[in-house]
Amino acid sequence: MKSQGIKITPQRLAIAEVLVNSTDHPSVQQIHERVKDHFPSLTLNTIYSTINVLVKRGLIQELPFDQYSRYESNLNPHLNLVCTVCGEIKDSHQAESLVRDLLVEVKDTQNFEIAWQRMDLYGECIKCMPKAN
Amino acid sequence: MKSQGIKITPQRLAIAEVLVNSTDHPSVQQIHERVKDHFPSLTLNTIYSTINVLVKRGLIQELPFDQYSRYESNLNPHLNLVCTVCGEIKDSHQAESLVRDLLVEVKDTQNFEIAWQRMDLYGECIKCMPKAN
DNA sequence: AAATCATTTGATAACATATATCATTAAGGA
DNA sequence: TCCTTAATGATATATGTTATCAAATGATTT
Repeated sequence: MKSQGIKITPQRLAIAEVLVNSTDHPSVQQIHERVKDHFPSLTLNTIYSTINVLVKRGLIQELPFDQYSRYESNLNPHLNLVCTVCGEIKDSHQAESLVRDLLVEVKDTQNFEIAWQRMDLYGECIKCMPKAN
Repeated sequence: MKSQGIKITPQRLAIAEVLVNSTDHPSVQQIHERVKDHFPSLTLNTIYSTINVLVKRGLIQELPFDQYSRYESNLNPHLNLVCTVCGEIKDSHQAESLVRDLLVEVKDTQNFEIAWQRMDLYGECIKCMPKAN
């Protein structure tokens, strides 16, 4: 999988596993928390370094936010649903065909070659909505 | 215009003018450069403070990027075309109807209340494309 | 399997964007 | 014009991220 030029180490495997198995777009801090049980010596430095390699090779996507970046391994065009109350981020695959239509239209009509995209919808998720009675 | 609760000062007016009249999504540093001719004493501190007020009132949008944030006053749903070569960011109004369709579909089918959105397309703008002969 | 080479790891330090504090100054309503 | 409240700007602080570099580890060759 990452045998395309990236040296494999146990640390890197652990970091990559967290990224692949997480759907909540973890931050560097969160990755660290999920890895340090198995690698108590693993520092943030190593996570930053590994993530930079993965981002540069296009294997994961970085999503810069207000305070810090979050990361995801889902590279298919999709929408990120970002709850501004609880901070949770979930992928939406609902409108995928419309997303594709959008990208095709831009490709055809704009003088712009799309390499990748980031589409965030900010608002309130169902869990944070005031309950109606 | 901003007489909805925000104290007006010459510095704030100058900053707001830059934001309204710029289409290139300026950073704090860029805003400073464009303002300090008329306000040599105006510091980055004031720009950060003013921008925070405007963002909190929903009058401008913050776009966090890798290194630093950029800002725009266009609050209508649209696509940002971000050139990864020259760094230029331009709004695309081409696919606006498709963007609206997308938002409507999510509103109807997802359990998510959209407040605002950010849609970035990353790639190469026409000026940075290798010329074909 | 051992040795070599290159790269990663992790500790420390450095950077940069952004924020906090606070005295002085200015805005805006009475 | 006075007065209250808030903004400005100087300084210091916080925090996410990157740079440096010796020691350790992974991959490759002999």
